[in-house]
Amino acid sequence: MVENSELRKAGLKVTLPRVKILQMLDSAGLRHMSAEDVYKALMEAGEDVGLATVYRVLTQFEAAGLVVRHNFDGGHAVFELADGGHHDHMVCVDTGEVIEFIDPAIEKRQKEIVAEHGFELVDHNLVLYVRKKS
Amino acid sequence: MVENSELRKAGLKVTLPRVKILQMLDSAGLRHMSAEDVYKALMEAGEDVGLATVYRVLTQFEAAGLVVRHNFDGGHAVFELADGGHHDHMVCVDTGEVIEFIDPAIEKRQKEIVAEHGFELVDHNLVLYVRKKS
DNA sequence: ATGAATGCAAAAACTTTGCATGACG
DNA sequence: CGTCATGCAAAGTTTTTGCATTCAT
Repeated sequence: MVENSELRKAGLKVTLPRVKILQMLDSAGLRHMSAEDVYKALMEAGEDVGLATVYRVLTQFEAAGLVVRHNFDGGHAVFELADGGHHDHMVCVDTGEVIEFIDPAIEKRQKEIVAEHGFELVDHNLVLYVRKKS
Repeated sequence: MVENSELRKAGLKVTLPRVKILQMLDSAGLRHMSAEDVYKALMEAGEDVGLATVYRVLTQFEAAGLVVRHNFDGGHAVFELADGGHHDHMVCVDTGEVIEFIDPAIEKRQKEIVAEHGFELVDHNLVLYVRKKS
């Protein structure tokens, strides 16, 4: 269950749209939802929230670190709850299925590579596009 | 120098717009150009090519394997010449600078991870967001 | 009460498409 | 010459913004 205190902590007023959107992200079956997905889910649930608000709120949630925005291939962004831990993604090009994973070896190498170039790692984005072995 | 034979090989007629766009990608300072970038560069060079054509041609080039399309964070796609070898990217969040790199250890781990999940790797996308060490 | 949040509709940013004209082979 | 490519403008998508109204504190 998502807590309203998370909103307060983020300096966001606890409004109905924000609470509903947060719950939707938490309870909907899909781990990764586009703004449109969230909007449609809210409509079906009888909640009257504007699409513009969904975009605004998701952007605020991202800024607050409550959700993470992903730009997988294919035009539209998807969001997922920032359940604490970081992870990367594997996307099946045939089914669209998304699998989350984390690999310590890769994480470690990334930091090393960046350091070798005189930088520090701020963030990273790794998506593996895969297909079921035939 | 980019060869027209590459176009023929790809089954594309050798037309002025296609040649110019290919040259632009090859000779422009930027390694990664958006459709808009290519269009503006062509305008400045006095070439009269429509933006729609730039999009169409870049899409054809991608299908032909002549260029690679990247969906970095931030709305618009960028293209780069497929100079043979694959590589990943490091983007400086302060300056926008893009550094290309390839790490065998990471490449290897990716294949292993995917295999462990019963998939085969079709493609992947790794972007490290970095900052100059302060 | 008062400043922030919302909803709507309009606009913006990026990309694709329809169609008549023009160019390649 | 026939067909494919182009240019323009119009339409599509996804996301953002202006503004009057409503809501949280």
